[in-house]
Amino acid sequence: MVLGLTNDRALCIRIGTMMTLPEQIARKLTDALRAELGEALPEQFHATVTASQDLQYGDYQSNAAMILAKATRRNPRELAQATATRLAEMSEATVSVAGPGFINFRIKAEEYAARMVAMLADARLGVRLAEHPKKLVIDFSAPNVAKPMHVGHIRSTIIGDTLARLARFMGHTVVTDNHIGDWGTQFGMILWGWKNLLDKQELERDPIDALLTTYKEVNKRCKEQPELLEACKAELVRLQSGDAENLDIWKRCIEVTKRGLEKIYDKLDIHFDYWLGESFYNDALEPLVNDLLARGIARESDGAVCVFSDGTHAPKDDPFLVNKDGEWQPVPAIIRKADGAFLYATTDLATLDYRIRHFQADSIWYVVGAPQEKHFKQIFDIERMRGVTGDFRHVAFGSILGKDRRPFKTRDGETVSLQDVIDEAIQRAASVVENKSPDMPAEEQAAVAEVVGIGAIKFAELSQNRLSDYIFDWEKMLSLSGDTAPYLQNSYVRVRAIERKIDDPEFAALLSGSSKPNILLTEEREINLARSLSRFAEVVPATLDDCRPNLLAAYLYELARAFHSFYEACPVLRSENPTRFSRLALCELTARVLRLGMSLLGIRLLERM
RNA sequence: GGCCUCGUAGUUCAAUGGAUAGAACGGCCCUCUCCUAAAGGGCAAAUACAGGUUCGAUUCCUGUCGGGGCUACCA
Repeated sequence: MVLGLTNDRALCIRIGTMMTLPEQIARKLTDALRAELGEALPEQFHATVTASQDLQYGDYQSNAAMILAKATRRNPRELAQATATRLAEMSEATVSVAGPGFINFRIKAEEYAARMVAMLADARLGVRLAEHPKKLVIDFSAPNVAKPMHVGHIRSTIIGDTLARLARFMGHTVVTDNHIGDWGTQFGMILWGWKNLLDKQELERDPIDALLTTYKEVNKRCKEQPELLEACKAELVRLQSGDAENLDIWKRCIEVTKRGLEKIYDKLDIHFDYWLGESFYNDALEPLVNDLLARGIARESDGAVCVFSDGTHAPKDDPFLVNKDGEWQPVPAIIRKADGAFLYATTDLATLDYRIRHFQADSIWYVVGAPQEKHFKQIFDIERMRGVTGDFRHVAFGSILGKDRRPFKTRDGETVSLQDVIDEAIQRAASVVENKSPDMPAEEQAAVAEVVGIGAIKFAELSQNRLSDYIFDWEKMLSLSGDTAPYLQNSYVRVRAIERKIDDPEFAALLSGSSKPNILLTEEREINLARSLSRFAEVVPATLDDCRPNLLAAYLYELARAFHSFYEACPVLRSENPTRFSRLALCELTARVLRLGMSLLGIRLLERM
């Protein structure tokens, strides 16, 4: 039996479908439970095995005995013990029972060593492709035209990019789409400002800034002069009815904005397959509304066209109902205003249609702030009424708050621009580089500062639970010590420093995969590092399943800690074979996991820093 | 008012219903004739409150208090 499984594993390794440790253990545990309980075990029962939080109990644990105790009328500890006895000859772990009935598994060093060998031969480092590949559209970032991105855009932009990278790596077909706000009511003001206020020289010099200044000025004046607001609305109407001059200005605004945005996206190493903004769907809106009317999904109310509840959900879960003073009142999704104009909801429905039809998407994920939860519930529910199904997700995230726990603004009430955050991050990193690596050529120092600074911003964002609100803090977002990107980048740098010093044909053979390494793990910190490395295969799929980049970020930090700790206690170059070779292999695997893991987070690594 | 969401060390954040609640920053001690000290090894320090379900609750349920969001013609 044990032999059979070993061969099984060898085969799996060869074809790149190695089971993760918890999967492998769970399968054996379930078999043992079936042998122990016979028919008393529910047919579909499958034991779950999780990584232990506290290593004193072992590497992995299962609570299966406690779960089954009641239904099978067994004492949980006794059931755990009997099951553990059946597992006593398990090849990969030693089994023990503790507490109220936990079954604990301590993975043997030889098992970890075998996994290290397999990982070295696997470009995917043990991560299997998704079983059911999706056609996935991810909608993220989505800034507005003529307004620069501010810190508020950080979350959607960085989280969305990471999800796209993860999904591609898992084998899904991914389309990234920047759904820019290029048709909103703000264009009335921008058009009026362009014609009456805009400084054309300033426009040449810094177009985005010129547009923003103009927009703000018009906005201010409108609040004081209601008649100006009417003039702006008139400009908008002329644009929407196809006025050539206004269309021309509108196009130039988009062009200028895009160019400015692309500079920032380039710096962040974030790119989109498409930029299909709101305006792209203009022609689809009227037919869409007519179709919904014809099918009885929408109807007129107070002159507007609305979608109301169809009564499928309980009132409490119905996105089209709200309770006011004990009564359930309708809150329809308005898809055409009384004045005939279309809205956000209309565009989003048209966008969803297009993505399904044109991109053949079966999955569409929107990385948009939590306040829009109700909007997306309504949109997805309207799709349900139309008979359209799919994996539609609102990947929500919390707000960025100021120290007063209110939406973040600077002292003078301005939002902080994303460009300023990036510049500040690079500048801070530059002064650290200068300090720590004074001998490095200035050019390289600048390059390091950029990678470190931008990495710090991304990692600060990605290491938090996306649903939590967080308090914006320059110190924290741009911190370069502790649980931060440079900590991880430094562990990679340390590996590279070691590898540069090696001139060993045997090691070269290992890197090229032409030799079969002999890995021997004895020191606690070696085993600890190997444990972390082997967990990569478990963490990556889980990160994408829950759309929670912080799981991967936390894992990589844990790996870097294990490496730094190993590095301090286990000399590599000064040790003798086979230890030396094993340690080199661990170093190389650490580098590979960091390289792949960080690339999934969109964070670059350095050869030296 | 109703619905959603959050409340964890001094501070900022973690924790598929699991065991002694993890980190980081800040504070206090150690470690560079040794592969990059952007590092390592220690110490002190927290689940808003009250009930309930459970073998076991930061996690699930109920209530209280406090923050934020949403609640028909903005996006």
